This record gives sequence, C-alpha cells and structure tokens, in this order.
Amino acid sequence: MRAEEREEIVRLPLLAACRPETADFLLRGAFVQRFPAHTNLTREGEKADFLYAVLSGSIELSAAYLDRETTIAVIGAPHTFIVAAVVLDRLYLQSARVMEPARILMLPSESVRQAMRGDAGFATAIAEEMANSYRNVAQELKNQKLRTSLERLANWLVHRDKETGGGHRFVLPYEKKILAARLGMAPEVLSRAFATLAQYDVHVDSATIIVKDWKALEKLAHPDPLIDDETI
Amino acid sequence: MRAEEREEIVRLPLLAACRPETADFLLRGAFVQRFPAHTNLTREGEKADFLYAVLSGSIELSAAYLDRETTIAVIGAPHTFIVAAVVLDRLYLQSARVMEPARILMLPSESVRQAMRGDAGFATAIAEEMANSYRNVAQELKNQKLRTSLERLANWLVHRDKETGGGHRFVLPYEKKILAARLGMAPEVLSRAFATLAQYDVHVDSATIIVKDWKALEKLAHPDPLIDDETI
DNA sequence: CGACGAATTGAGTTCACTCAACTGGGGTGG
DNA sequence: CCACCCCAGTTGAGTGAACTCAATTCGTCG
Repeated sequence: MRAEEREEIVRLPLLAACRPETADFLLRGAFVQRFPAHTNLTREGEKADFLYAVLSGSIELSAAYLDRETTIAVIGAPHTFIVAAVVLDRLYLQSARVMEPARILMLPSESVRQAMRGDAGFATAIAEEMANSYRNVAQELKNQKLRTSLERLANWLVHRDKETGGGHRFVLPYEKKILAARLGMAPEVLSRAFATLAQYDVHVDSATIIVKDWKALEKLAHPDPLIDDETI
Repeated sequence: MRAEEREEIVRLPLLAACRPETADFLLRGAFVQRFPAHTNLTREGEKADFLYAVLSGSIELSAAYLDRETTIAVIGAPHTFIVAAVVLDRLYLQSARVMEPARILMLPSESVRQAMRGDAGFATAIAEEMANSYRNVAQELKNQKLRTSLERLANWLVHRDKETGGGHRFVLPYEKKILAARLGMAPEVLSRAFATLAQYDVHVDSATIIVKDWKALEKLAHPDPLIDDETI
C-alpha cells in the first residue's frame, strides 16, 4: 500500500478514531483494489470475508427473492457496506455490485472483529457506522411503508436537489431502471410518475431534471426530516 | 437497584461482555421501571436521552407521516431499542409504546457513549446489538419490497409457528390491527388475506391459528433464510 | 344494558404491476 | 460509413393488488 493511499485511508471515519497500532494492524491485512463497472463484489448468502469501504466510485446493494430483485441502497465514498455481516460473522444479506468504477478498501473480517475487541475507539467507530446504516434503512422502511410511489419520487428529487447544491437542475446519478428499483417501483411506474410531475413543472430531458416550480414540488413531496435527512 | 435485579441486568447481552467497572459505572445512572400497557416511552423526533432495554413485556416501535402511521417492529426481552439514536446522539426516528406491561432498563445516553469510549468490550457489544438491529430492518425492507401482502402474512405465520415450537397451532401475540401494520397492510387487507388462507387449510378462530396443511402453507410462503431467519 | 372498539364483509376506487408495442440512442460489425 | 441490433425508456391496455369508506357483528368493559 502506498503512503498517500494510506493517508487517505486513515482519514476514513472508520479509522480516524482508532489507535495508530490498530490502524497498522488492520492495514497489514488490507488491500485497495480498483474494480470496473458491473463487477460483483458480494452475493447475498455468502460468508462475510471482508469489510468493504468505498474510496471512490459507487456501489449498488441489491437483494433477490424468487424471480424478483430490488435495489436496497447505493453507496458512495467514504462509506462502508455490509459491515453488519462482518461484525456478527454471518452471511451477507445483500449483493454488492460496482456501479461507477470504484476503488475499494477491503479489510479481512476476522481482523476487524479482533481490532474491535482490542480498541474501544475503533469499536465505537464501527458502532457509529452501524448506527448510521441502521438509521438509513429504518428511514427507507418508513419511506416504503408510509408513502406512495409518486411521493417517494418527489421526495427523492427534493433530496437530490439539496444534495447537489439546490440549483433546481441536476442530472440523475444512475439509470432510471435502477432509480425505479431503489424507489420500490417498476420502471414503467417511474416513467409515469415523471410524466405526472410535469403538472408540477418538473421537466425531464433524458437524465436531466429541471425543477421550475420548487414550491409546488415541495408541497407535493412533504419532505420529513425523520425520513429524508441523513444526519438528524 | 436490588441485587437480584442487578444480576438479571448484567446478564443482558449488552452488559455481559463489558468490564465490571463499566457495568458499575453504567448502572449507577441507570434505573429499572415498570410501565403499564399503552405507555408512550419515546416519540419520534425527540432527543435520545436514554437507551432502553426490555427486561420483560413487549414494546411496539412505530412511525408516522402526515396522517399515516405504521408499526416498524415489536421488541421483547432481552432486546434493546432505539440504540442508534443514543450512539449518535441524535433524534429518535421511531416512537416506542408499551404493548404488554413491561419492565424496562433505562441507561442515560451520555453514560452509554462514555462507556463505549472507555471499554472495547462494551463498545463491541453495542456494535453487535446495532448490527443485529440493522439486519432485522434490512430483512424487513426486503420483505416489504419483494413480497405481496399475502406472502408476507404466510411467511409471518411460518416464522411464528417455528418460534412457538412448531406445533402448527398458536395464538397471535397481539391485535390483528397491529399485525396488519407490522406487515404493511390495511386491517381489511389482513382480514381478507386470512380468508384467502382458508384455501390452504389455515384455520383462524379469533386469535388462534391452526395450520392443518403445513406443506401447502410453506409452499405458498417460500420462506427465505435471508429474509426470515434472525440469526443466519 | 349501552358504549366502544376490534374485526369482518361489501362495494367502489386508486395504485401499481404485467405484457406488449414502439421509439431512440449507442455500439458493433460488415 | 452505414446498417443493424440491443437495450433503456416510454406509452398503451388490461389485470390485479391494495386502499378507503361504509355497514354489520361481536366481544369487552364500564
């Protein structure tokens, strides 16, 4: 591992709070790897061999049941994924696939568990990471159970707009197909939902979204910090 | 706090792995309280002042949006709830209400965070607790996104039957209204789903369920360990 | 006995999925 | 360079799933 890379890594929230020895120990067994788009990193049901952290690029987490499949989340830097399976030494509940070409840090799961037992700072960082993940899924569950598909889309747009600087004009970060799965609807339903949003002055030009009447969209969306804000 | 109570408490998964001093420290600020049914312990949006652990009884976690409301989970002993908000010192995302009269251990959230920083064993236990919670919600999200309401009910019955000893005959642990919310459907839909299950030889007599043709139910349910099993 | 709420049942509507046809852009190979 | 194909996306039509509103039954508790 190169020195600059190492510096980048120890700045990750996960490692920033642990003792230098712990970081050394963890990084001895670790490696960073680049993956092209569409690489499968994990498949649900497999044993958790590594903890993954995204250094750049993005990862799609998905799950399948019978002949159905859905997207659970999309992860970007500097976040980790499938930590829970590592902490508990269990099976992955989700499959992870590279969406945008990614640089990934991989830590052997046994080292992670060992480091937790020996370093309260690291264990705390893992707990905080898990807590964040928990809250994100819990919010997503509320989103699914309490909102219609049109509301979910409207709120996703509101949220995405804030995230990209509030310019009321932005580009979808991934295919509509995947967005539909993320929002829990069939692609056709997403398409129709976008069509409906034209009434609210939301203009869609392929992957570019322009929100002309922000108030109208927000009124439809009824954003709720307890569902939509990541750090509340 | 009485000695016998103390013994019961330090056997909780959360405290079993921490140093004696940490347990002492945590229990100094802690207290155990009995609550009657329907008591509201937390409301979503409030600051996280306590970590709660269920010693007996059961707790319903719910969330609201506009005029809608749903049940996120039902928690029994010896589990904790709303740990994530405590770990991160944020707002509760869920409301907690006593379902069956309960004895609850309450730990001041600042003590919890302090104890984590000083005791790797405790921090690890918290991380494991969080990891479990994460996996449960993630499974619930998959359940919601990948299954129809009839499938969710069928799988809930299969799971509940196993949990109660596999006698193919058991009593619903709470009102159908709440079960409906837990499963993500309107009460009327649950009622009709039960009616449909008569075709699969599932008999419902008020709160008592009798599964006469286990194979038929299981074939309908298609249980999946990655959605339905709590410790896989 | 009456009041209340849980649960069921009916009827109508809305929401969301499926299947199918069509469009348009990007890439490949002739 | 162009023809072709493939896939994402859209649109249409029909079906099925789930919600709402309303009426009724039943058990529980004052």
